[in-house]
Amino acid sequence: MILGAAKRCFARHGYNGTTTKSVAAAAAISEALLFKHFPSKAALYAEILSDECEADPALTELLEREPSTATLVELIRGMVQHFLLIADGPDQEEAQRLRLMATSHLDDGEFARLLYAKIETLIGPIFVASLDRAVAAGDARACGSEPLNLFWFAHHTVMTTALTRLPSLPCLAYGRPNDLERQLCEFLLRGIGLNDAAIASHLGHDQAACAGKAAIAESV
Amino acid sequence: MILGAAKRCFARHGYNGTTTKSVAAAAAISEALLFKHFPSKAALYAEILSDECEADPALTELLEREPSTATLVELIRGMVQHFLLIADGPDQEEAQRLRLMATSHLDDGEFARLLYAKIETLIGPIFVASLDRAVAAGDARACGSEPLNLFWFAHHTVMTTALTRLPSLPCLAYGRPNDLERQLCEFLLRGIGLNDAAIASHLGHDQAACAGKAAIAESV
DNA sequence: TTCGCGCTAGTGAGTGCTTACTCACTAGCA
DNA sequence: TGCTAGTGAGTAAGCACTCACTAGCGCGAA
Repeated sequence: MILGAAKRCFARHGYNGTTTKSVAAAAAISEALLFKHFPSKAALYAEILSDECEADPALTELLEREPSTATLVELIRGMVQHFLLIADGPDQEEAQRLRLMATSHLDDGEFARLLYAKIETLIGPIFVASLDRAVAAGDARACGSEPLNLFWFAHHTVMTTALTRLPSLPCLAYGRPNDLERQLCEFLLRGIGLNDAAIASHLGHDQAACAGKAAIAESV
Repeated sequence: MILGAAKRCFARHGYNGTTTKSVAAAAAISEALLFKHFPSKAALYAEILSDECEADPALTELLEREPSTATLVELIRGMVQHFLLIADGPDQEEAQRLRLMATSHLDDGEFARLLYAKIETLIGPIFVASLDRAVAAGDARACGSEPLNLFWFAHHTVMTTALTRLPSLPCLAYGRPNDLERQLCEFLLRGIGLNDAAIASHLGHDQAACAGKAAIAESV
């Protein structure tokens, strides 16, 4: 409860922009009680960050569904859908997680290092394996790039694109036709090295699922 | 002088993390004098942001060298080199500009909107034109994506990759072989839709220039 | 049932420090 | 003399954090 309120505050205003008074007010308790639960503002922030790092649903969701056999397309589309759904979805609290991650990167280099190491450890091998499999199947060409770099390029693109979609940061329209998800997927998959044919066949034949998810996001 | 010092402070600590006292100290003047020059801290910040938005060297540099005839490869490699050189280069003040842009995006949505609109207006048409030319020349296939979206995907990737290269935010090694620049360029160009052959011919034949620039950055 | 007891959850009213910002004042120059 | 550049010493508000204190609950003893 307190953690949730604090998370919202920190996400919206950053560490220095958040006051303990405002956190207490958001959690509907007194400031004194806040300091009974957490020894300091910094400790509260640290707990939120480690919590955030621990329970990133993007990670867990991706890892839960048959991680080691996921295809490259599934993996990338999973990432894209997840982040865009968060940003565009109606759950503001969830959406603020993106901002929290972004602000904390800039507030606290140590946290960023931790989070990135975790992401790389958990998803990196899966990505590399799926890329290997795609190359072996002739779906992708082995370009001379470090596979992990390709992963990070993709991650950066998805993350930042999602960030600019937040209602609190509405700086891009991305053109009118709202198939941003497909365009982003294709951009990433092409960049990674997947063949046009493979992209079309894998991404095309379940376009319906894509559209369905988007519709859900819009209708809620 | 004052603006430079203030810019450095805001970049490093964000708006709320920066005190007028620290700005005054960095500019080697008294706090009182600071308030003779600028009516308030917020006004100082606003002036810095508009200044920053006005004089973005990434923009001006790109626009200065024969803008309307730049090829897609030149444009993308210009962006990549520019941002990576800033981030990896020895000029910390310059490097902090990246952080300033990133923090201000999160501090102030209005600034972000302004900056993004400006970037889109200035570089967007050039990008679209060069993409059109590449398609016409058979170097790129017209994929069903909004050209401006492709531009923004590329911009996001470059920007965030450069951010994670800052010494103050050293969370990624990007593998050992330090040809990140080439890998990033290829990723983006493939993503945008350029053919492998075109990439190889355009990017390959002046690899020397690339290596030269990187060497300069390292040697300084 | 009633009492006292310890314990947790909770608070209002502070404390000392920092913040953005002001003001009365001086130095030096045309 | 007037004017600009500059300052030390404030001020009121806001900050993280503390402290003395209360309310209420479970529980064993009388």
